[in-house]
Amino acid sequence: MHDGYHHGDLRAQVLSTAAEIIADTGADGLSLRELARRAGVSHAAPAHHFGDRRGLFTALAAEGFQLLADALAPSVEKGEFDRTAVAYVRFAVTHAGHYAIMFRADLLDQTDTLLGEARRRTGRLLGDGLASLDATSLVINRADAQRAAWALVHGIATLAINGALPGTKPERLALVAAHQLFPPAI
Amino acid sequence: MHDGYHHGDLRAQVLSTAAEIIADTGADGLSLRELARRAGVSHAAPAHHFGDRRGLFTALAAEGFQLLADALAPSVEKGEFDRTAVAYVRFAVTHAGHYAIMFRADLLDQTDTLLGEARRRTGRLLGDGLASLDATSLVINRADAQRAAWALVHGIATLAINGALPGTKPERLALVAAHQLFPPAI
DNA sequence: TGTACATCAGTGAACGCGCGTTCACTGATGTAC
DNA sequence: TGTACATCAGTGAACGCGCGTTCACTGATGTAC
Repeated sequence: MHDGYHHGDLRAQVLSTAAEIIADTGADGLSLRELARRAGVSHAAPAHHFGDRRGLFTALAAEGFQLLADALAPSVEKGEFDRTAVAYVRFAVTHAGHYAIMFRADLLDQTDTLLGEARRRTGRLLGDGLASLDATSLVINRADAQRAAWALVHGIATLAINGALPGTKPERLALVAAHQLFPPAI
Repeated sequence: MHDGYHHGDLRAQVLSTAAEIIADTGADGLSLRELARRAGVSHAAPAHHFGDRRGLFTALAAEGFQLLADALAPSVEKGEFDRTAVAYVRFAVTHAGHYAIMFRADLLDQTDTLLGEARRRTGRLLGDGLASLDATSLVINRADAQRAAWALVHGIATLAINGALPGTKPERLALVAAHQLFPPAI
């Protein structure tokens, strides 16, 4: 594959390097030239795979939604909300680069079909996970409960990524916070 | 004050314009030249007040922490956690520009005394607000409950700012979510 | 009341830099015949 | 088995742009005497 001229798997490497850079310096700190430099390739090479900056972000976000859906699926199928919360936070923390751009509408090509499909798959799983909640634990209506649940895991993830929760394992916090928000029926 | 040469209150105007731009385009989208352009002043003028980019962000963050503390104080004094949650989210949503940089350690001068003081004042208020929670409503330990509460309001605020909660008033969601997380004693 | 002078707040030209994108090109591979 | 040729994936030079910062300057104000 790798012959000194052709890279072999530049597309995959560019994606993973981009995720690293974004996790380190934020989406706005990513430059295509820096990316090419780290991949050991001329600065114009990535354009062959992604077109432009937006195309790169879109491909990365699509990959992110697929990975997130994969991470959520097992616990959602079992109807274990607390473990879904943990899986969500774990994904965000371990894929901070992906997570940072997945909800950045301004950076993504909204017409991309791969992105759309991956996003819908994730949305379906999150909906199913929340639908399995025991109604007796709800003090508020279901729609608000779903929004609150998402805000809680999103908040834990972003605070953890920003280093605002020192000395706390975000996954453990996700577990206990899920229990506080939706106490399991006794 | 304003004589055509001297601006009069450039410092205050630069701060409020910066908050606007950041709310629109994010902290990384802010350029000092754009800022000066909007203030109708030469691009080198702001440097007289803030030194450099970091100095500007630091001043803005200090102002943000003061405003946040002012917003939290009344309900904290009354020990009304749910209203503190509402006040927090209201501040973040209405001061999205400030909020976007207040926890961005990479952009701020950590040695600035004004910033330090304002931040400590806010921290004290948040601590007091959470300390007033009824222990009987807690399924988990107090430290985790505090982190969960912060994550919840932070999550609601950031999702709302990013337009991820269409058709939902973030302040109302903060109120009901606070009730779900910490059910008031009956 | 006048004047010298320090200080503050703004101007505008200049600098060097890294960026995204475009473009003609070249090297390697796969396929048709 | 060979050869022509299309296609894919990379190179490297060039472009124009906006940026942050520096610098010598100038206009307005406040203060000492």
